Amino acid sequence: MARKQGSHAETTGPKVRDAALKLFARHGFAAVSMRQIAKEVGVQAGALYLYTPDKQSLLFELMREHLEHLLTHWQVPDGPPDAQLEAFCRHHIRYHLDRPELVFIAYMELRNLEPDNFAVIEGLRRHYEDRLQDILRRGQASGAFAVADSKLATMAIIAMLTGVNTWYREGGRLARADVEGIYWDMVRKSVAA
Amino acid sequence: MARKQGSHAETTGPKVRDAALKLFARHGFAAVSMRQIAKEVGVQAGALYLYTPDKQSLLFELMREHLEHLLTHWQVPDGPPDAQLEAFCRHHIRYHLDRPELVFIAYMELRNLEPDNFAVIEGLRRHYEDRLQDILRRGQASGAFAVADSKLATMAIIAMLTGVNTWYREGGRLARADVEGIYWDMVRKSVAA
DNA sequence: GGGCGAATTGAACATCTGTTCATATCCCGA
DNA sequence: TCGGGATATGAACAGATGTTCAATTCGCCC
Repeated sequence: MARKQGSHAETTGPKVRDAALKLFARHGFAAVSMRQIAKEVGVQAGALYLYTPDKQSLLFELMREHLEHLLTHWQVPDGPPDAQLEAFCRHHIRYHLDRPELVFIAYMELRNLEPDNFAVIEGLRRHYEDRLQDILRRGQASGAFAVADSKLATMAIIAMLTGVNTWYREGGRLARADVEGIYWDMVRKSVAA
Repeated sequence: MARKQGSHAETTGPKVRDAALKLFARHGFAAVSMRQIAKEVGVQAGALYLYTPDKQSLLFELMREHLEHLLTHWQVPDGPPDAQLEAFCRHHIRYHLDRPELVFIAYMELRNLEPDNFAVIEGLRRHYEDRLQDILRRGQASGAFAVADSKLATMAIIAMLTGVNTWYREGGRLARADVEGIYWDMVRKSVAA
């Protein structure tokens, strides 16, 4: 056996990525073998190495793409701090509910990154956190917010918002718009002057 | 070789537990081998099976002990809902900052539990969440809190509080008492009427 | 001090791990 | 139609995996 009928890098490549995403999210990076990924793709394990230099890169690229897209896809709008904070919260929830697997991996698999890769991902994450912290600081300065410690508040808000992924299920009791509104309301009050 | 000098089940047993706790927290359940645990204990891999039936039980027992102790160690005090909520928040943060490794494992390794074990752990976790939800519902009923959805608020608050473990480092900028106070302040405001 | 149970070793088991590579087949342009 | 590059196979590698068990030594009670 050798090349298969209808095989193309443009179709197999994304399949590899998607299989890794799905399996890493479900079972964890360390618990998934290259042979399992290959099986999900419908290919032998050796073929995966046409699309990734190694297993570690498969994980790293998923996380890097996710965070870079998160940073590119949304920028802090001009306006008063409370409007900025609302935009941040609503976007964060929407974005995270749209990509539960990527979010899960980016959070859970940090310790499986090799040191150099970890530094890159940490840097990107920090960029994102800084955006929220800047909003909080501006609101603090203008008197719109009462925040005892802007760094702590940043971590608290992000943890709270990201937590939506642990319980939200499509077709459940609450629609996405409801969730967005309720979370924003809690955040708004928690930093209110 | 056979039995070692000074060997006793009462000393080796806890060592096995502690080694598993430390290594699972640091590298993840799936990434840690029985031989690594044995090395940490200072023993051969075979000896571990005097103290645990298998690797899975090592994980399960850590999580079960943790959650059962969490439930036993603290009960909702009598009093008005806002006092109850404050007690919950302060205790949650204190308890979690005291046991970062157990907390980390209990949260990160859920997917590595076999179905039966998962059900047990999920049940215990649900008990804990219900305590908070009951407090919120009582406050909702008495008009002390303004909460759009008590279940959602429960998840949001727990996510926010548990998040403290992701960034807090001993000897850092903030003392534990400060952290406790700031978090409680944010929670208090977020559910305020 | 003799003997018995408790505690541990170390080898063995079958299977899985990530990764490489010679080989084979397919696709597609000339 | 043919040739060369793209895409895949499947065997092979050396080592790691969880778990079992006979053999061995230690601690301690009588």
